[in-house]
Amino acid sequence: MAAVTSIMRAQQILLADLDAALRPYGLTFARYEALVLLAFSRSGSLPMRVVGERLMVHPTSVTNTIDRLEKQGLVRRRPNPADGRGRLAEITEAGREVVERATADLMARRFGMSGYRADELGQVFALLRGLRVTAGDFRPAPDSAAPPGGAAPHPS
Amino acid sequence: MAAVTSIMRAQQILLADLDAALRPYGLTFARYEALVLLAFSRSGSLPMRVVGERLMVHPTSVTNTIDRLEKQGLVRRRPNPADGRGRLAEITEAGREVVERATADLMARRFGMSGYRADELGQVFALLRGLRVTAGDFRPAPDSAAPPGGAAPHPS
DNA sequence: CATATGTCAGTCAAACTGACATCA
DNA sequence: CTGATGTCAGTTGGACTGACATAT
Repeated sequence: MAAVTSIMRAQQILLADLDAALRPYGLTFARYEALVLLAFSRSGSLPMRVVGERLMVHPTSVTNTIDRLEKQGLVRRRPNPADGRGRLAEITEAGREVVERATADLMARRFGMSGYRADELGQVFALLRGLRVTAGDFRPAPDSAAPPGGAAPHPS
Repeated sequence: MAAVTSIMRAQQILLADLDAALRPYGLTFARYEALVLLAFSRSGSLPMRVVGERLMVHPTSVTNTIDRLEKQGLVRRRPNPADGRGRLAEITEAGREVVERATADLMARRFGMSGYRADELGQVFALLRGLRVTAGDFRPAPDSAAPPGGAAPHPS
């Protein structure tokens, strides 16, 4: 139970710290994560569904998050040319500027973990990895470029 | 950043698991924690202020949590005989029964950490302790039995 | 046809701010 | 008097359910 309390409390401490740091940019950590995801994608845009998968959040939460970012002018929605049902969330130039400045700020304060050495950060990740694996976190996304029975290299 | 993501995600996974386990008892993890705190107190009751301190939550959140527990009949409020401003939150017999059953259930599923050995749980606690210390988590509560300038042993 | 995608309406539990009555 | 305690009203951001239009 102490370990569980530690995780709960650590998250609470970190989230408060990060949200406070992001407030000047008009962002919460949840919105910041979405923005980073889009900024690092090849085209600067991803289908809503993919955003939800990567961030491990409910489809309606994606709609809500992208709604807010869109009202702030940091993201825009476009139809998905590859799927008439879907839409793409695309980061705007303003979005790129904000996420760049916010990231510099967060990195300067080491994402709230300034008391930790690199090896300790590695230990945190390694220790919690088991929990995340059980929850399905590191499963590769179903690859639309590798259809069933397709030519995936060395499928084991 | 990976360590931060791990903590955020681990908390999300654990909370979903614990809340699901507690749903049959009509409890959330936040309310369960408050109930456990009262159940383990000497008199089965604590001032609202103390509940907030121990659970590290805002006074209005304590009011809200105790409100819900009171409506469920698991807690009742009494005036604090030692302080006319304050009120005590006291666990009821129904509250003790529920918390006992819920705890047995949670222990059976090892509070969502069933994939972990005892030493790993200790490592999680030890690793996250630094973050919590910085946030002030392990400061002893101001002791009303040791007034300022009093006979505290070896005050530094 | 069944299934997938995204949105909408609405609910829910929690965290918060500001104001306030009450009492130490 | 100041300061502590707890509540209230209201806001916010996020997670959710169920229903739905639309398209694969």
